[in-house]
Amino acid sequence: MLDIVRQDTDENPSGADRVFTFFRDRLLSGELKAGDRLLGERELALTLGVSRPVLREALRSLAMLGLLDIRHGRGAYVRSADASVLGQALTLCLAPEPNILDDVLQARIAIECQAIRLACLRASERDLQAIAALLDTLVDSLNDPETGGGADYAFHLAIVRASGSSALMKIYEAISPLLMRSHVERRRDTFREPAITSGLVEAHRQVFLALAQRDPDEAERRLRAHFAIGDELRRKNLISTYQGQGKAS
Amino acid sequence: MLDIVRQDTDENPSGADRVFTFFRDRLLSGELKAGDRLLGERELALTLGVSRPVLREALRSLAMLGLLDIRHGRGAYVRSADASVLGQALTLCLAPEPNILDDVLQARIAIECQAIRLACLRASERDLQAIAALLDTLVDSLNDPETGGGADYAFHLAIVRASGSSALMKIYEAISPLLMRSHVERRRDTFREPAITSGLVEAHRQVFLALAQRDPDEAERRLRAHFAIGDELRRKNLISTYQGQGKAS
DNA sequence: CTGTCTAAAGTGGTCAGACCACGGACTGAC
DNA sequence: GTCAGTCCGTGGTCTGACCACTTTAGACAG
Repeated sequence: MLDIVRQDTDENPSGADRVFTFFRDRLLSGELKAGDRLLGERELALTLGVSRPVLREALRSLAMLGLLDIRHGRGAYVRSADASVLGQALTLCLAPEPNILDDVLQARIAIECQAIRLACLRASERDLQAIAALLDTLVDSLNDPETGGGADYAFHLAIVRASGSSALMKIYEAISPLLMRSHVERRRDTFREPAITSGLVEAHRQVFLALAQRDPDEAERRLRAHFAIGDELRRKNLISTYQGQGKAS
Repeated sequence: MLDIVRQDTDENPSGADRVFTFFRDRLLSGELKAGDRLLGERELALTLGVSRPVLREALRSLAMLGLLDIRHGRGAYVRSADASVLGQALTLCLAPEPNILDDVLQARIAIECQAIRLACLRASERDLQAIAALLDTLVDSLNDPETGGGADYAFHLAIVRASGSSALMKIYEAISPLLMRSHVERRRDTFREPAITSGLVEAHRQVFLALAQRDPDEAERRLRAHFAIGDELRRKNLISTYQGQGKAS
């Protein structure tokens, strides 16, 4: 006997679902491009055979995904999805997890290590010069945690960019806002400690040299060593935090 | 003279935006949990002080992000965001790029190499036994591309799981549907070539041995060697494809 | 002719009320 | 106890009206 299974809601898509799919497909195929302006809601609803509130449901969903920019009084414009939608999705996925930042750091290490390997093979001379300039900026801003943190991030971002991989770049950009604080805070914690600062600078320099020599294994090794310095700092911070508590009690 | 700047729309959030934020914040904070059922639309709209279509705009947006499951006649239920929303976001981000699959493979390599390093440090004995069993399954299904492809994927997924990193796991799960075809197709291309098949099996075995010996550098090296076999296959396929065309013309 | 101001038109944002479609619970008949 | 029908609560959709913002066109003054 044939089992009568419940119809999945996808078999009878709602009006809003149909409109959403209509636009998403055209966005994915490139038929609709960033900057394109959609017809007005009233005309569009008529054309697509739905009521205006139903159309608005679909358009609002697309807007929340960063695919449309809806402007009051002006119209709805197509946007290209950027890394922020990916970052939002990642935040939503990881929200229930404890120690998100430490875990996201693992993803950052993963992306950067693969990126620097690819960069050793693919980076142009211009890429290398840009990264060298950012290394200089990093050195020049040792006494300014905000600028230094920004230069630190830019140095790493330029390496990922030099990989020539959009996937790696998008994921990195999605992750970075979550981790941006750590760049700046580490600078705040360390910029008055010359031994640590020079160690960090030297680590960055070694990373760049291995990249410039286009040695993937060495570049990854140096990059991992650079991250290990951060691990050491976090451990020392934990120790001093708990010793501080011991004294208080 | 004070320049009169245009008010950003974020300063005057629309009703739907406010409702969306209301729910997203409660989902992120854990105040709303998977399985929770929302009040009915009419009551909810009254409670939040918006009309029903406005509420529906917000709820629909949350549903499209995978955060709600709206059931006709039954109500709206909270879902926890899973990797599919991340995968959708990634697809949207990368849609304009050429050679998406090759590029996403780089992200896969990045994730797996970091994951296996972590797994060397963190995997339980149970993890290792599960991975060993999946290696056996992989070996046993050499003559069946579908099962073999699935076993291949499961082997790799178990390694990522053994890393104990949610971020790596979520990204890997987001990426995998895009790459699932390559697991199965490679099996189709190779399962009748014993030299290649035994090479693949040996590569997987070496990966597992390094992991069981908890040697992060060796495990990563073996894993990269395993991926290099895939590179070689893809290159040979390209050569034979173009040689085939040469004969036709 | 040019610049300014105002009104109208076009656009999105919202509301209220009515009706349709689905799912589940309850009741009555067999 | 089972089955069918009805009712209720829920989501899905539509229509029409009105509000808020932006742009355009026309009138008027210098």
